[in-house]
Amino acid sequence: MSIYDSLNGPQKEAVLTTDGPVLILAGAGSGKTRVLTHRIAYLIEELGVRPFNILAITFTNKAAQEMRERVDKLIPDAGAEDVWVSTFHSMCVRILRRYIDRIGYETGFTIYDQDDVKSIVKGIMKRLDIDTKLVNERSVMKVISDCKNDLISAAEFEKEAVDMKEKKIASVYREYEDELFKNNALDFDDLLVKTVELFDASPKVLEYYQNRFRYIHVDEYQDTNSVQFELVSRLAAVHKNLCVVGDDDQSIYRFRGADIRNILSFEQVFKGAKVIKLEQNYRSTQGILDVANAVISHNKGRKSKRLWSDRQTVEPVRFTTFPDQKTEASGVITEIKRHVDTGGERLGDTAILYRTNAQSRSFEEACLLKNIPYKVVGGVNFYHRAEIKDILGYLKTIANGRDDLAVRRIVNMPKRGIGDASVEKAAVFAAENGLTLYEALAMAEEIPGFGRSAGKITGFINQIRVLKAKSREMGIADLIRNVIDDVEYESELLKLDEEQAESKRENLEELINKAAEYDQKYEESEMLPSLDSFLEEVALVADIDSVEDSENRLLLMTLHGAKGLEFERVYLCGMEEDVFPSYLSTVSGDPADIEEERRLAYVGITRAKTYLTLTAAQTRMVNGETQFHNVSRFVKEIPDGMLKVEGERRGSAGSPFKTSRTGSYGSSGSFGGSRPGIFGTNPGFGKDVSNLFKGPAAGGDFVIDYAEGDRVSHAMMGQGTVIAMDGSGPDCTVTVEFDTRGVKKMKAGFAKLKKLL
DNA sequence: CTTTCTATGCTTTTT
DNA sequence: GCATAGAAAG
Repeated sequence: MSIYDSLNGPQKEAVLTTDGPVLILAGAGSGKTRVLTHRIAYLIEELGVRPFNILAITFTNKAAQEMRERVDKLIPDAGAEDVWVSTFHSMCVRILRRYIDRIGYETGFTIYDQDDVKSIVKGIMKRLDIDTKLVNERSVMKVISDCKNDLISAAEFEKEAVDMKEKKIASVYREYEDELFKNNALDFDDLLVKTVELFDASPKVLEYYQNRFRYIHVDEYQDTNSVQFELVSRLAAVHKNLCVVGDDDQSIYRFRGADIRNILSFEQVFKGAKVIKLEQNYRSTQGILDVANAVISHNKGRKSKRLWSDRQTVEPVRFTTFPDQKTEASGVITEIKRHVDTGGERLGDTAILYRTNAQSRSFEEACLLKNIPYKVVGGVNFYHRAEIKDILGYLKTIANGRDDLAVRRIVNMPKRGIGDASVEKAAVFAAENGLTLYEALAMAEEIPGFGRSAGKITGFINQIRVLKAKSREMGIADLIRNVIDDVEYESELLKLDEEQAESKRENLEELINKAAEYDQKYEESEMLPSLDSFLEEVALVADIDSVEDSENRLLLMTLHGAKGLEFERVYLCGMEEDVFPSYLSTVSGDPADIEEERRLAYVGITRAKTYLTLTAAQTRMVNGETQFHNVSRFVKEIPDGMLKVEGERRGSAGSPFKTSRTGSYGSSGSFGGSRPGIFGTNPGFGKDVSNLFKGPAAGGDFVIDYAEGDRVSHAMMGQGTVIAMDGSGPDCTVTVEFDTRGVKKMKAGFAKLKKLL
């Protein structure tokens, strides 16, 4: 009896096919993690491959850790801890820390997070005098990030820039690259880009890793982007033992540059690739899978597959409507409480999933009201919270004063009377003399022109020096306590209202706990833990990484956060048009956006093992105004017999939710139709609907000012040329050949095309 | 230099 | 509805 006997046919084949490129199309819940762990075990145990010759790339640190543990359990004492299991990002950091000097950076580079990037971009736009009302920094950041994910350099982008706006963005991009290089800093995308650059610049380094990683595994392959593809192709070029696992139906990171073509064209790119499909689902009941299949079948261009399960349906999938988001939340929480109190269910086996983080709030409030312990995953990442970043800023400055952004952040936090003017003066001096900001501040006494600030700056520098000395004789947890005490951080908290201050104190306490855990790892070796490596670890953690299975709390998270997880009982909430699918995806006019939303729905549905409930609210507060929503098209795509509809009956006289079908979403025939309990598809009821109604008739002042052959621009798709127009008015079907996204057809009323002169 | 007031714009989704 | 940014006042 071997450990491989428990695998089904295709799973076994996937484990045993070790040489050459392999694509494992693994449907949701089909045991892909099992396959990967068994495959790695097989390589080590049966084929005698040395563990450090194996690479496995996962999507999150949590998944990496779990995989390592599971392999170790399968084959104890086989050295499984030497297998490289990590995310793309941490793998790249590891490589770059060793070799980035080959491309001109120092190996002690700092990693900038989104906030850092934002303040850099902001500074540059101010310097270049670019009006942020014309181009906001968020969209500039997006363009830069998109470029990097497609390996488009600043110079290349500049060459391609056509209009004023793009030229301006190009100049920001160029400045941005210069500044990061000058600061010896990399942003998140750079971690991947620079690794590719390194490989191209230094064949020796590439060769080393090619030889080292004889067997390469990539999980969640459907969500890889171009850089990641380039990275993987280079690494696998010699041994060609590349095993990728993914599911095109679960690709949900297109907005981040993920290219579904990576998985769809794998067989063409890697010649002779073996394709193995895993279609038996071991997670969900057949009833849940039927619903998942029904929804996802509305997407085009997918690899054909149909998940099945031999788990019998315990309870049909339910759909419940509520008057508003508050009753939705309390209704769901009450029901969960009942299942725990009288049904003997574990709270930790239930999850509430929603489209946007903002939706967590009403559920949190309901939990507090009913005394349900919960954990919100995501939202503002723990390490991105202001108070945490403040303390980390101190730690970075203590570790080395090289990170100017960190110094800027803390120099007047808490308030020390060192204002922007003084900091700018020091920054100019630093730039002129090739110093870091910290070094310049340390010389404040010798630089004329600081006036009264000089003494305050010296006070700050001395505080850092004292802490620096302390850092050499205590662990990180103690150091953090000292930072908080010495700089009197508490004085900042006292300015806030008690509730906020308390939550910040709790966060700081949690940071100390995390540091203490880290300290403990070093205790056995009787070494002081390195501040640098602590900061490094902290820079790359995702929120999901910190979820402990043992905690037994109700989990609240976005659909994106739920990827790769499973729960006995799942509530998929906010199933409303313009919430899910999101407003932006419905107005963009790009059908691919809706398809991505639908895949997200598929991911959500397939998280449930036994019980699944979909809920919707008829009205919801969005941006401070009450909006009326129709039931999500994804609910309507589920055939009548598969769904148990609950909640208030609509359609009674006087109700604004009369069942009335207007087919406002185009090809009306495909939408489920009216059935009791589902409010109609007519968007034109109640107040505040004017801004919800995106249909062609909105406003009545619709004008098309472009014609065939004209250059136009689209909010999401960029620029293109109109190649055909069919019909007139808002219903006119416009065919546009976009410069970067190919030919698309869209309704003029939806597309909001702008004519370019 | 800091605090307070007012305007604005904003929400997808995240390693 | 809230958080943030910038202006105005202290």
